[in-house]
Amino acid sequence: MIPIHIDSTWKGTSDCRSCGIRDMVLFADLDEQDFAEIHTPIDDLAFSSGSVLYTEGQQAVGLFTLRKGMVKLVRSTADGRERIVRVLRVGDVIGLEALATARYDSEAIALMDVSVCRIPLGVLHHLSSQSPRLHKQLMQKWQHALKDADDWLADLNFGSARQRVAGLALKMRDADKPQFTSLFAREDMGAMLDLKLETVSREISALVREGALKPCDKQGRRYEISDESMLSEV
Amino acid sequence: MIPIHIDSTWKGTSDCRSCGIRDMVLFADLDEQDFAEIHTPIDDLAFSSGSVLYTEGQQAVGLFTLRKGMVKLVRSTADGRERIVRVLRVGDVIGLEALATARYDSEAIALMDVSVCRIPLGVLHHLSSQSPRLHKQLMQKWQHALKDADDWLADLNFGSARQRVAGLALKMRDADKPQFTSLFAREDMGAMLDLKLETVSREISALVREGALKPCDKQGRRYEISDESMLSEV
DNA sequence: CGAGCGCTTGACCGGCGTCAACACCCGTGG
DNA sequence: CCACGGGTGTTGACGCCGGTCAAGCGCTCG
Repeated sequence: MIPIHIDSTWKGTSDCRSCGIRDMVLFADLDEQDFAEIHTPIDDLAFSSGSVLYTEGQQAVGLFTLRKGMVKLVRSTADGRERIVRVLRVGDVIGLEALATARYDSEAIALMDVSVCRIPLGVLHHLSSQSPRLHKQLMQKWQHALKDADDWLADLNFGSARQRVAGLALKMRDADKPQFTSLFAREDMGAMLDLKLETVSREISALVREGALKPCDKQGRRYEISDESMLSEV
Repeated sequence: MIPIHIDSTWKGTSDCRSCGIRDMVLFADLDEQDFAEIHTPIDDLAFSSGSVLYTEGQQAVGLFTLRKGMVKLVRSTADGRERIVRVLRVGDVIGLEALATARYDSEAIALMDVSVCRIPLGVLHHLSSQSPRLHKQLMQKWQHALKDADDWLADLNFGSARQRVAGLALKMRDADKPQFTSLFAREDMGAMLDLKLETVSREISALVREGALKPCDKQGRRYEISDESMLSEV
């Protein structure tokens, strides 16, 4: 197993008004009056690949907005194996459930070097009662999280190994460069798709051999989608 | 395939103040002042087994609270098969996502005769800005729905056929009589667990043969759990 | 340059899917 | 009241996909 690092680095406090991805995030619609209601600083944090943002059941101080990188949400199953329920990408909120229970329902681990901003629970509780704009954004984020969860179940955990791997490759396409896609360590992919790592490896090799994917690096992380239709029909 | 009935019966309007399951539902914490803000009647509806509450993508007029019975949430997958993402039970909210988008993200079908009350979107939009008590309940419901979705993925769609069937039997235990559990048509169970109906049937038969379950009816719907530990370890 | 980790590939086997026959329940109609 | 038929659950035989075990390779980093 990979050793657990909990090394986060404080990178300063955020000025949300000038956030580069503000149109994607919780504070998208806030106005000056709303910002004036934020009395606690919002920290900008960095986590290195493999480090744990929080663990299952841990007391929560805030939730996170993912600014760079990807994060996996992990549940430990009854028989001790680890199951990845979904992976979050830039703009997603990490740990929404803390708003309701002040605890996290799963474990969040950085899949690469990530940067996040951490919004204290108090800020959100205060603002969501004051600002209908934030209130609406919160609904959107809840709805998106729930739909995402159902998508992972319906799209990626159904059908043959080939279908699952192809589905994951399609889901993980870059937002800006849709001909490229990011995959993960084979063991992680197995935990996402309920397959063994050898099976994942075999299916990827087959997709490359048949011309659906083309590897961009030597670690098996980045691929170019050379035949999209081959992936989507399977 | 089962023919689609859309026969709902109007059973009157609800007086939420005297609701029998009020402590489980959205309106749990409301006070007189809150109730006074409800200007649209809340309808009490009945759906017969197999009928559709709403379809995927349909324009929403409201969301539902399940008062009696069970409802399955169905997604149609890319290749046209139907996938059941979870089943909702008494006290659960059906169609929460409509609050954010005014559309439903999946199809909801009654697994037996059910009764629900339908709360218009307008009532909730109005109340959630007025009442911090409802606001808090809404958060709880969102969090519960998300956790439920993750649970279905992590607990029931992982591991051997035996583990999945045993897990479903445990999850579907009666709230009041925990030694009894409700199962479903074998094809539905297959769509929940990503198994073929023959495999489901075989595993249930095996669990009965080995003494973990005891059938209570002749249709294979109700079982008594005679050895809980046998189900939970597997 | 060597050690170690992760990815790939092969051989084999078992669990689950497939196809098919049969049993049982129940509603329908004679 | 019983005969019939369709729908659903069960069971069996068989084959294939994916799991298991194991060896080998290549990248990366010390």
